[in-house]
This record gives sequence, structure tokens and C-alpha cells, in this order.
Amino acid sequence: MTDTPRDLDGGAAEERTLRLAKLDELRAQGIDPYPVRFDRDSLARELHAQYDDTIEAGAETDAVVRVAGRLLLIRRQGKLTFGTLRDGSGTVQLFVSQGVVGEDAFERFNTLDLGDWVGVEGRVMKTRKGELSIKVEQFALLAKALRPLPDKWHGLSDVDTRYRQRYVDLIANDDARRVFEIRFATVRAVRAFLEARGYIEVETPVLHPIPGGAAARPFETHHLALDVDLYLRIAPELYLKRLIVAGFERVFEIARVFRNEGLSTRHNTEFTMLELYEAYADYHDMMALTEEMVADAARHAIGTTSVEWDGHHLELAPPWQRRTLLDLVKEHAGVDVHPSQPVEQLRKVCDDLGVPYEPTWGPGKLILEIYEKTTEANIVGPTFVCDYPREVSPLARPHRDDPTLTERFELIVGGREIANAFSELNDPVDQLRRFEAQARLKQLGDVEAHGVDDDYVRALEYGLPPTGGMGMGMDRLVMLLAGVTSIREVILFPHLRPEVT
RNA sequence: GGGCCGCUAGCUCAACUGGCAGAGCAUCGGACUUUUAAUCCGCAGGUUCAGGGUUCGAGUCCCUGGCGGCCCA
Repeated sequence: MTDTPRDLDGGAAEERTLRLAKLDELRAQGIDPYPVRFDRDSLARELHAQYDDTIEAGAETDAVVRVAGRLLLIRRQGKLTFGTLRDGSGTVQLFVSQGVVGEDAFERFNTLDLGDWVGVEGRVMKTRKGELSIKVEQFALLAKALRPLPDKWHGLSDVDTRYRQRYVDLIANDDARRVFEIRFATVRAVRAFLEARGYIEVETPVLHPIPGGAAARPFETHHLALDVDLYLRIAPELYLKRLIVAGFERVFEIARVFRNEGLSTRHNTEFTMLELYEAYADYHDMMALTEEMVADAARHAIGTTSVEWDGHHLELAPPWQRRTLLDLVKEHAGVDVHPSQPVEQLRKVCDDLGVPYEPTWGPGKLILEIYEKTTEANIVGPTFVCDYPREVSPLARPHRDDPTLTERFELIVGGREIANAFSELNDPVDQLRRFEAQARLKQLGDVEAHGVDDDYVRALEYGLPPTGGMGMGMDRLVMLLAGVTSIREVILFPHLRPEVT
């Protein structure tokens, strides 16, 4: 008797017991239900490409092929059984006739269960109805499935189970597979786009002694041997700019970053950020690069630059709107604000608009808050929102025409931030002052404020050339292209509370 | 953190105002050599998320907790 594996959830106990018994039966017959290998020579998609248009309904070829995959459907019809086999490329029908395989093998085929992995060998044919099929001559069970698949028509829709057991979601739901194919194609396209422009892909540390490059709460950890506290990175920015100091002129990293914040449809604890830096570029160059890159990714991942998302029709083909933040606030909130205005005046604007604020906030932070509460969600875009206040942009260069602002943009699409970019601040003295201003905020209790990174300032003292940089939430880009509004739909294994057993 | 909604068979879903917990698919048994969500006949399958309460009687009402979804902060 087979030892029963531990059953996590007690689901489908009866069926599981039956299938475990089949394992014993197979082994008793000298058949290994988990054989070491099967050599296949064809993929489902290749067979359709080669034969769909070249053979007629009812015809049979001499081509003997070997395919393998998961058995998704079985249609038993007396002495003839049809099966639907899916491999990594697509599906193909199996045609299993008792007259061809013999009584014993036919009986054995009929003990297979939905979900089993099987390998078959047979001739390519088409049924009378014109369905391309493999007329099976030999077959082997490659791996026994002990648990039943979800409903063959409705699939799996319970979101909790879909996220916790993503492997089942991906087996059962074509739409889930489609979303992740878009994700993989998007990442591939972005890499190819940047490499074609002379960017090199680099890897920088995940464990940071000083968390930096973004305003966020980090995860803390501890290095035992060195007895030092470390933080999981919240952004790769400061390391990537060190590489521009070092003389690499165009670098990018597709970086997993970690933020110790609440979970929502827009936030996952760990997510993927693209960051890129280019010497001799400014934020105008970054706008051009960003719009071209996103349009290119869209074409490669979904074949079009027109997307429907969260009730909006979005056109991603360049050029995109370029607007200043102050201008947009004037348009949406009806107020004329500027960081040169006294704090009291800006607080009054907040009061009038019903925007709450903290006493520690300066003019720049007040303006950013007004923008975020009244304007951002209403921008359909894609729009480059330009020229953020200096106070809230500690890593961006002062604006060439107005030193109270910075040369920074955020890309807003469908009311949500997708990317953030600057002409990078490369004046080490100014950078130190900005870090110190952040440190004061941290002392006042702002857990998201930037710390002082002395080594980064030292790197700037060696000279960072004029540089443009951009960071983009890859998960959010994929959401846009896939037409989904929850970040959990684009992350293979999203964070959930631990399963209770 | 707050509000609203959900959790019923392996899966997808029903169950009126509190009154015998059901269907389809999957499974199991049977028929069937051109089906393709095959079809037809039959059987079986339940800690109604957990615990407590109200009631003659709770899937349903109340309380606490768990997990999830949506919205807000």
C-alpha cells in the first residue's frame, strides 16, 4: 500500500484515494507512474501549423510523431476515445482506437484521469469533422495527477484559491495564462528596446546598509557575521547612479524591490521596478525614451498601442501630453499655487479644498498633496506631469528656469502613476543639503523620509555627468497592457496572509 | 486602520420572509468506433469558513474570530 502524502486541505479525499490506489495498481503491473523521461519530437502548435491546411478531413498521413502534455479532456465513446492534450505550445486531439492500440492498452488508456501527464506516439490524421488528431499507437503515463482539475468549463474563479494555488489557476484559466504571457513579452520587449539603444543590464545589491532612492518604509534584516542591520532595497537608484559615476554611460536594472507597506490592488509587498540612467540626457530625453519604450512594448506584447483599461480608452502611441504639475492643479482644482508662496497661504488653499495636512509640511509638500488629492486621479493620459516642487524631490536637479521646482516628471496613465524620472541631481553639495533636510523630516517622525547616504555623496564628489534617469513600475505597465486593475493579477505568486490549516 | 460584500459537494453556483441542503461539471457504475463543454441511463458525494448566541427549528438572524474581494484613508 502506498503511503499517503500529507493532505493539506482534505479536499477531494475520495477521488485522491482512488487515484492513489491506481498508483499501486500500476506498480503492481510493473508500470512506473512517474517514469524518468519521454522523448518527444513535436509540439502541438507545430503540428497545427504544418497540417491544418495541408490535409483533408478524414485523411491520415504516414507521419509518426511523439507529443507530450497534460490530458485536459477525455471523451470516451465505446471502443474509441478522444482526448485533448495540452503542451506548452497549445492543444492537440488524441484519437485512441481499440482496434489500433489493442484491447489491453485501450483499457489502460481509459484508466487515465483528467490532469495526468502523458506522452503519445502516433500518426497525424484528421477526423471526419476535420479536427487534427494523433492516431495513437503507443502511449505512456508520464506523471499521475492525484487531485482533480477545476470545472472544465467554468475553470477556477475563487480568487483566494487562484492566488494561493496559482499553478491550478494557470492550468484551468486561459485568461490567467494570457496575462502572464503579456507580462513575459513586456519584459522581453523592454530589455530588447534598451539593449538596442546601447544600455547594459546590471545587477546591484538587494541588501542595503542605508535604504534610499525612494520614499518608503523598508524591511529590516540583520547580518549575523558582520553584526550590522541591513534593509531590503526600496529602489536601486543610488547604486545605478554610482555606475554612471564609474563611467558606464547607459545602464538599467529590472529590480525586485520591497516596501513594508499595506497590500492593495495597487501595491504588492515586493514588486518589479525598471530603472534606467543615461549620461548626457535630461528629463526631456527621458520623456521621449519612455513613450517610445512603452509603445514598443505594447506592440510586442499585445500587438497594438490602443488599450481599454478601467473604463478608459488609452492611446499609447507617441507623442504623449506634457503638462506641468502647477498647470494641471490650476485646471483641476482651480487654484494658482507655487512653492514660492508662504506656507500660511498654501494651508488656506488646503483648507478651502478640504485637503488635510501636517504642520511639518513646507510649501512643496502642501502643493504635492493638493495635486494628489484633487488632480492625479483625474488625469487619463498618458500624460507626463512635469516640474515637481524641490522639497519633495530630493534626488532631482533644480529646474533650469525655476529653482523652487525640479526637472522631474511622473507618467500618469488612467489616474495612476506608472513612472517617475528626473534630470538627476549631480551637485554633491546640494545633494548633501537635501539629504540633511530629509533627515530632519525623519527626526520629526516621517518614516518614509530619506536617510543620509554619505557614500553616495562621496560618489557624486567624484563627478556624476549630466544624467537623465527613469523608474517605471513594471507590474503597473503590465496591468495596463493586460487590461487588469489588480496588481495581483500580474504577479505570479502575490503576497497573501498565511494559509490557515 | 474604516465601510460594504462574500465564504454552501473536488470545481461553478442555487436554496423566498428562519421550515426536509439542491443542480451542472468532475468522480464512480453502465451504453456507445468520428467526438470536441460529446450524448444517454444510474449511483454516490456536505463540519454550509470556525466558535458562541437567539429560536420548537439557523446555510439564512445576532456576536466574536479567520480568509478573501471592492471602496476609502
